[in-house]
Amino acid sequence: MTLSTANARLDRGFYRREPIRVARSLLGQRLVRVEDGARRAGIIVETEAYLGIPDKAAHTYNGRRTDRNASMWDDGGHAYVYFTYGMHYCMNVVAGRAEQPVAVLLRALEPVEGLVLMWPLRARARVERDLCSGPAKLCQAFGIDRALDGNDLVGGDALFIERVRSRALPASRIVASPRIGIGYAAEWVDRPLRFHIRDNPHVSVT
DNA sequence: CCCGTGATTTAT
DNA sequence: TAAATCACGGGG
Repeated sequence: MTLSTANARLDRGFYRREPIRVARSLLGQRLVRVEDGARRAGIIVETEAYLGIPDKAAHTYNGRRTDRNASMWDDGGHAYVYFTYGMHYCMNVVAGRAEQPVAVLLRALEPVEGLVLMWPLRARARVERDLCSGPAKLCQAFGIDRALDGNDLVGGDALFIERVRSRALPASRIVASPRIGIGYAAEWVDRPLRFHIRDNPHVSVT
């Protein structure tokens, strides 16, 4: 028997679009990590779009291409995981097509499965809200590091995104605002490229 | 407010 | 080769 599309993953076509559309459409979908046969999952509640070569806040600004950001040049639907501040990982979903280095940073999740596996990885967390309310927090909680950089979210088994809703949330439920932590990006600082679900308590900053 | 921490990037 | 930077988190 077929349970229709209940646990269907987002397909390649979902990711091969403009990063702003991908960023908005990811809100409400479910990020899943499978490790040793166990699932951890969270609903995506906050994202940021990075527009690539012209975007002064993007790691690929001006066509920069290095070992670190190589996966951002991959086809849509891959993971770009980078290391920063000497201790933190952050995860992006690559958008667009190969050689088009645009991506969406996952900034916050509402954890919904496998929380028992997250608590020990988030030693300072006291309430559920502390588990995944930031880009490096969610990587800690989900055990995401450079080993998952370049992972194919469409065909891979360790990290992928399940379709919860077939349409993007209505605009009235999405708040757009400037991106966080990119004060160096000149005229790009104020562009409203951060998106979050209105009134969701798991968002990183309000 | 400040700091940890180290890879990456930029300046000399 | 050296210095500055950093899509952050935690503590005061």
